[in-house]
Amino acid sequence: MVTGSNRKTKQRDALVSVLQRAERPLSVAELLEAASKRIEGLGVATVYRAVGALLDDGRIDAVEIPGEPTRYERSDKGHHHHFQCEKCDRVFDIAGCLDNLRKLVPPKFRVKQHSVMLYGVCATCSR
Amino acid sequence: MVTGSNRKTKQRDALVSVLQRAERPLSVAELLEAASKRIEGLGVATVYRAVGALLDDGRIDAVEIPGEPTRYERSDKGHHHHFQCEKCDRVFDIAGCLDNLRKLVPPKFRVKQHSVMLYGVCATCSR
DNA sequence: TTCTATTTGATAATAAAATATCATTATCAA
DNA sequence: TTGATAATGATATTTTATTATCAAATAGAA
Repeated sequence: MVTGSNRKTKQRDALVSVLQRAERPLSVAELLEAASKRIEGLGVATVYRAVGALLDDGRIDAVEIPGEPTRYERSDKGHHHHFQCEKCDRVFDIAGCLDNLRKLVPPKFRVKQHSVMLYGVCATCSR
Repeated sequence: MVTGSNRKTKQRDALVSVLQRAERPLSVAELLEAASKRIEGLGVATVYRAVGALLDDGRIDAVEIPGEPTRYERSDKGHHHHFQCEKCDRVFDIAGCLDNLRKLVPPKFRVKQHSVMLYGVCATCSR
């Protein structure tokens, strides 16, 4: 597979920058909104393309939640999980993990990965 | 909201029975296949309708996994989580739970519910 | 048994995220 | 600066689960 030449563009720069600075996983809509503040007229297709390329490169990971648009986050954050606020719909990182998950599984079952999602109300929406 | 009279039909009986006996959450496709063995010519629409009614009545719960069709299971099984096999795609119940999940969350965040998904290879597909 | 409203099954329609298309614009090597 | 071609933006299309539609079949009260 021959990867395209990957030219440097202001829209890609902006999107990478937004993802780098983000303190939580962002959806395409959030990404579009944030990057649009710097790039006027930025289109959704461009966001999807940039996200696709970054996923391929392994620079970002997808955070998938049932019934929700996929969020994306830097892949260098290390193992962690997520919390979604039922008020503002934002997804937050949760540091740490319970490693004893494997103990829950019946014998002969091989666990390769897992995901933990917490739902509730975030600090901002609690006040 | 006035609930329709709810007549007794063989297709509903069959679907309820399949869900009662099921040892794991079933998708609409799995439900259709299983119940079709008893009801010839059973249609998907009927399965969706029965599932919708049972959800409304609180007799079954939805098990949602990103990128997967929803599965359904009896609601009387008590708190537990799920495991999906990457080979056969089937979803299994996992008894028990790690209650210390709340500890992971930053202060001011209120956790109302959570879900744990394990992914790997099931006992059958491991051999 | 009859009659009518409910249920069924086939299929069309919807919804929502993601992908494809294509004319226009912009990058960057020469 | 030029020119080939990759990237962009607007929009059409696809995908896949679910819901709506409607004629035909069925349940069940009278």
